[in-house]
Amino acid sequence: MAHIPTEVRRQQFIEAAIVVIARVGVDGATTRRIAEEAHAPLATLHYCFQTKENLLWAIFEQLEETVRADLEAKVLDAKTAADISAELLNETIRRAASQPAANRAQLEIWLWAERNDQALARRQYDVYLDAWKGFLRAAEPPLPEDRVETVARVVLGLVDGLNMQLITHGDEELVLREAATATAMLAAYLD
Amino acid sequence: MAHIPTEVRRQQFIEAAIVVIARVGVDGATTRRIAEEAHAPLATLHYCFQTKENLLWAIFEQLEETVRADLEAKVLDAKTAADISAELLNETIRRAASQPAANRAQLEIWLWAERNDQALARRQYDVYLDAWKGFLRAAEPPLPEDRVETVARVVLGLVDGLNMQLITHGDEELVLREAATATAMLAAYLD
Amino acid sequence: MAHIPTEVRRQQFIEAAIVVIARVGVDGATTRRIAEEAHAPLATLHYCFQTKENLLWAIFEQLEETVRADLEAKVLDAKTAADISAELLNETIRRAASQPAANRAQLEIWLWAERNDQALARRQYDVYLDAWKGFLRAAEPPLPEDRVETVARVVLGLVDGLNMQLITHGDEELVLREAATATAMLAAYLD
Amino acid sequence: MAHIPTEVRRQQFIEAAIVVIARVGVDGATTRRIAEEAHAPLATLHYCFQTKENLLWAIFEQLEETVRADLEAKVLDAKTAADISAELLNETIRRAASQPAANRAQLEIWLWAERNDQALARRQYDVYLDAWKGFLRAAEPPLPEDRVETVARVVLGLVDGLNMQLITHGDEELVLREAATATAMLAAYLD
DNA sequence: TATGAATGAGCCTTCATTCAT
DNA sequence: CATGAATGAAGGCTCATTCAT
Repeated sequence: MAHIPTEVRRQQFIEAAIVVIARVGVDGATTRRIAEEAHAPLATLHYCFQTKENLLWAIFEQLEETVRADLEAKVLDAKTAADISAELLNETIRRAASQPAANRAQLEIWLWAERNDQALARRQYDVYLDAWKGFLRAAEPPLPEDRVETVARVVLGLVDGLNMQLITHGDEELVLREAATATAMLAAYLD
Repeated sequence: MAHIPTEVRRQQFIEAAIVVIARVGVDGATTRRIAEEAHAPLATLHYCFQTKENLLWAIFEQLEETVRADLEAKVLDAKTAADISAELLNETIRRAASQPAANRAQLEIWLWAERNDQALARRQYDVYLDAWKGFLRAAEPPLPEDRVETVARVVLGLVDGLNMQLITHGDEELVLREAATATAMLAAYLD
Repeated sequence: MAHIPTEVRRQQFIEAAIVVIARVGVDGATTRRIAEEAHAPLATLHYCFQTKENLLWAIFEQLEETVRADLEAKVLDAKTAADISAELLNETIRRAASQPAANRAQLEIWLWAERNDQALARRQYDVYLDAWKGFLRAAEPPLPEDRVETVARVVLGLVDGLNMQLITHGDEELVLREAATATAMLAAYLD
Repeated sequence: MAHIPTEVRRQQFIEAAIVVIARVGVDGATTRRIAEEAHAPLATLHYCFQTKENLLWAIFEQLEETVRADLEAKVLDAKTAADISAELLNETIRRAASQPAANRAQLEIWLWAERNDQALARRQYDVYLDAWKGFLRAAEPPLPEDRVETVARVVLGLVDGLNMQLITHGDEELVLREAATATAMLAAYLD
């Protein structure tokens, strides 16, 4: 067998697992199926992660990390809070649509995490929320702090809801149109 | 022992299954656990539903039916589209918060259905969407038809997203506050 | 419900069971399937026979009884032992070919009986053997008694073996041709 | 525990299964019982064969293979067709009598196979028939080809029929005596 | 280190049978 | 008498995990 660094192996399993989970859910994603998707022996999966739960948390963290990195790398040209919200909304939907497996897997795993370690699941939610709030605080003219929190939450809720519609219909255009409507609402409200 | 009409028995199993699914998910809800929760022998569950899948679809339909019945029974005093939207948003959140098990189970089952019969899952989504559109069409002054669709979708998305926050935090007050913010957005937009 | 005499009901179940057993074997013939084939409620089957075992023995006896009745009703024109054997051989094959379900069910049930009550299974075998010997004893010129037994056994073995070929191939013509060959052997031997 | 090559393990299960099937039939031979007879955990059986059906076909093939190997290894001293038939008949009966479990299991499995894949069951029958015909063709003086087929079939039928008597009575001597009678018939016929 | 082999626990389902009406 | 309802026992199979090499 070609020697493959463990870290690379882990990554392969994570990616395979995301694909499988998107297809058959967290519980349907048996270690066998994941190993098969990764073209690796079953025992190797346990050699790398010990337990399925470990693998799931690794996926959970990786998905979170990826989104966070994306968010942090983002430089917004937009200035008003409405523009910022609009840009975040649109980009998030586009991102989700371009990576359907990861998108769906994230929902499945979030639900699983919510059942197995509620605190961690909330923490993940807060990571996004905090990033969102950070962007809104950079708005010009500035948004009063007491509105930053609530606007961020509503926008995040909107993202999740539209994402579910994306999962259901897979129709990116339709959802982007709704995002535009939502954006208009935000603009009307924030002005 | 006690002879009970099959229909009653079925209902008992459905209710037990909702509780179990809310706790451990669709796959974690084994027929054994469901039967135990229903204080009934395992074989009786299969006597009533034959397969676990049948039971799940029965739950799926029942949850849909319940929501639909509630919607149809609703008489709105509100007149403007913004008022209507606000009322629907608030009541839906309140409803979800007052029946956390059913609320969560519905999300789990929806995800399961989405994997097992996409068409049916979409149909369910459309049932809600249609009801929503029906309410909006009764608005005074009337909402242009081309906006009914998109507003309904955005509001529905908002409901789903806020519902996820409700599931995550279980904090009804918080979510209702966000619903109020969302309502204000709608009002600003629709005026 | 139309009142049906128990004896008639029993007969319906027996006939249904023969059909089902021929199709799926003794163990595959569940009481449910048999009841369904008989267009009767499952509980009625147990009302008539108490247990599945009882039903099987009833079938066993009925099949034996039918064959015995046929044998007893038979009047042979043939005179020599060879002619008698030939006639018995041919008629038995024809009979088996004309009632494939009963024929096959009899083999299945014989095997089952052989496992569950060897003595009874042997007794059945002896019933046929005795009938066969009776016919051979009527031969003219008479067959020495010490050859009656062995000829009867060989012919009976021949019947069983050819019957298995009939079950395998379902080709009556082919098997009848072999029966003719076997008949020629007997004739050559007995002369 | 002890690491054993899978092929060896498979063989152990096959042998255990033959014993169990001979005792309780194909359907009575549950995977649990077979595993117990093989002194192995149930899961190991499924690790080796995946399904019970696979195991049954493996047994089917193995029994066929064993018989075929025996037949192919056979060197007949006999010269006339009658002698050849006699030798085959006797040896087959002796073989069956010396391995009662395998003999009975083969009948049970043949019946099962006949229900589950008729074509395969027939093929097995033909394997024996062809071997038989091969031997008869080596007879000296040669048997006309048109009689090879029919004689082979009749002898094979005789074998099956006598085998059933062996299963019923377990009396090897008795059956061998009948084989002798049958042999005499063949001799009388073929001369 | 990697991985084929092995397994205890548990899942869904079905069966013959009995109960209650 | 007749039957829908109910069930303990068991069956085939799969799973995450561990063992042995």
